[in-house]
Amino acid sequence: MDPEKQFFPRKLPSQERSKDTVEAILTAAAHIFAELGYAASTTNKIAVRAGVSIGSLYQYFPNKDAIIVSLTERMFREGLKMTEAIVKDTEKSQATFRQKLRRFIEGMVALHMKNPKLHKIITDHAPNLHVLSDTAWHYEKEFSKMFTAMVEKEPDLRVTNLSLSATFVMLLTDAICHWLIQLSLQFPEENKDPENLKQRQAFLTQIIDELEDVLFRYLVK
Amino acid sequence: MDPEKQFFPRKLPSQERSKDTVEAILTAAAHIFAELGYAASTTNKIAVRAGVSIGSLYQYFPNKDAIIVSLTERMFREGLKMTEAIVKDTEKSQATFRQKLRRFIEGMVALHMKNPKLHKIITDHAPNLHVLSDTAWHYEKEFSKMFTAMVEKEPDLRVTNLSLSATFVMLLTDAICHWLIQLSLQFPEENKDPENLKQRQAFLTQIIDELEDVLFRYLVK
DNA sequence: CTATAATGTGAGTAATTATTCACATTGTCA
DNA sequence: TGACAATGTGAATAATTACTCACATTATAG
Repeated sequence: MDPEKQFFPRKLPSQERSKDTVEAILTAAAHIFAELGYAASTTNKIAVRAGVSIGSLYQYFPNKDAIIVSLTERMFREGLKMTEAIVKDTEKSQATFRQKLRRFIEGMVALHMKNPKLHKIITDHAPNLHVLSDTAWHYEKEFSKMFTAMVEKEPDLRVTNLSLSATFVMLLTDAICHWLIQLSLQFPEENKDPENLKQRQAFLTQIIDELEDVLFRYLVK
Repeated sequence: MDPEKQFFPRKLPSQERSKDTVEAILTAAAHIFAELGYAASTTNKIAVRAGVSIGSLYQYFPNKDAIIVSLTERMFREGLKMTEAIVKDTEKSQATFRQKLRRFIEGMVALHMKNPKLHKIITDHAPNLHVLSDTAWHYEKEFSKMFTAMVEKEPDLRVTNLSLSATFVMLLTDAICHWLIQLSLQFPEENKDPENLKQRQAFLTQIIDELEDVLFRYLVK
């Protein structure tokens, strides 16, 4: 088989019911991956969870990798949409640069926290999936564009290589988000004790404050 | 089997030849993991590469995870040693804070670049290996101590929560290092063209400069 | 209505891999 | 030196998992 093809869907669904099938497979895969991790997830388990026969799964996906590639592309698209929304939103408002930055960070954290387990599995595996490098490259470029648009008119800007700065901001924000995910998985919300929840929120705010400091002082004079 | 035990060596080697065996297994595993990735590496391949029978391997390691756990602990120890050396070294010298910081970053980058592929595999898998959380926690604490020692007497210090700052510095530095690793694997040195090497070095310097900026402005007034 | 294309099924097969265990070799120590 | 412990061996087995294919069902177009 063409080694490049092995990571992509075998055929695209045309009828409604087959679209449902593919959707069910992806949804089930997201759950199974999040529950069991990538290694322990099997195509058979995914098919069972999706309420679909294993044969159907192989009609659309040649293997497990192709499934996580689809999920990853989907995640990239969602991330881009959300970033776009945040940047558009801050553009319209009369927010200060610091406030814009704050909203941006909060949006990123929220995006990462949406489905921490799956997000973690995907970001762990994406770099190993060579076929995704184009997608990732495209995503980074788009992100860089939006970030530049948000930042370039700022009068007190200190950094000059905005493309590099965009990369740094993304990398640093990602790192903190992944650390937060790691913590949230290590210490899951075991109860709904309001005191506990308050503490968690306070901690999260502290971390976001700190990151805001890092980025703000990095970017402006 | 006690589920906690399954990640640790079954027995420790006492005679010289068995120490050699364990050493050969770990060395071979490091190579195999780096060449094939974790998923594609098998205990049999590791045993063959080590020039040791598969039975011997299972005398000391109950499974593949136990091997990567050993390698990870080893990497943690090396990292700690190197950090210690750097901090000790900067303490003696009359370097400015910025110079100390610079040496620290350069040391970290060098540490990560030592065996990029293996390093990447280990840092990808370590978070999934729950048994390592104690080791990681211990490492973080030690790192934090050393960082605090290096930083606390600085008169212009801006940050006050030094423990949190230490975590941030480690996370941010790690993030940039992992990105550099990713790049170095994506664009391997295909030739020894001195022009090419010069460009790579210049790029690396640019990144280190940028990270130095980020951390310096974060830490001091 | 009917021919045919699209989709769905899941038992069965092939391939891979982890792991054991009965036995061989080597070291240690009294 | 001999007895016992430590270590080494690898064919054989067990378990897992990916993936196929012959056939059934459902949709669609003419």
